[in-house]
Amino acid sequence: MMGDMTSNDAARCCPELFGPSLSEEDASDLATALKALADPVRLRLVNIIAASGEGCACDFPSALDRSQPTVSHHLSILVKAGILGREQRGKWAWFWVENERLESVRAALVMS
Amino acid sequence: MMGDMTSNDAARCCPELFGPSLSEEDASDLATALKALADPVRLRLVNIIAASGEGCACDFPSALDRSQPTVSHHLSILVKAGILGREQRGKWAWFWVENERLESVRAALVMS
DNA sequence: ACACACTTTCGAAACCCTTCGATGCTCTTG
DNA sequence: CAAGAGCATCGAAGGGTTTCGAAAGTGTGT
Repeated sequence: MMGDMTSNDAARCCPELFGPSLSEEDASDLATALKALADPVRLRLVNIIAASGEGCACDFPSALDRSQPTVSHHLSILVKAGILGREQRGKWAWFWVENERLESVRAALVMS
Repeated sequence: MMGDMTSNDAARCCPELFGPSLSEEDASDLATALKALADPVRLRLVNIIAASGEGCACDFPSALDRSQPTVSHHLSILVKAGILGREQRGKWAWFWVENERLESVRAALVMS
């Protein structure tokens, strides 16, 4: 089976290998948050909501040109990821940006 | 079919709607960059490379516990997204983090 | 030039994601 | 309390992603 290429040969190309600071688990957590943001519709949702401070779900389908179930799906992903907060005000559902969470994602992106 | 919910009723829940500042196109661009980062394997790749300044492809399969073709695939996604730079040094391929690009992604995340 | 080592590309399987219509739930209003 | 508006969930279609083994470049050294 071709003798694995990553073995500890005497002739390694690199002197040694850095101490990894991002565990597989931490990487998964950060990836989840980034994945929630890595969609055009969800980015515009966050942007629209951030621009007004708050946003009512009733306005998003027309603003994003997506069906109501689709918007609801994206909103739930952002809420589950902790990026948006949600509150039911009578008949309507209101959303806001959880700035702390967004800030922590930005901070995690500084690795150098 | 339930009469569309997003129509311009007299009884809107929101006074008016904010001027959107993130176009559909800009959102797509940013989403592409975020999507490149939104994967645990790719995040760890970037982290490992950032920690040493540079990294040789030969060391990643064992460090990430992924097959060599899989690592190559992820590397190419990061390079195409502009997040990693690549140079062939003789037999080996070396990679580094394009800090400017990473910084621009971070900056784009500030919307509030 | 030939053999070898490193890396990418190809082909395929399993899985996840976006999107919508239809349906169900919850809260307000008459 | 009944009717209706706002929103979430379900089920399904279509497309994309992650992953690997196998095979095809690409560069080094003998």
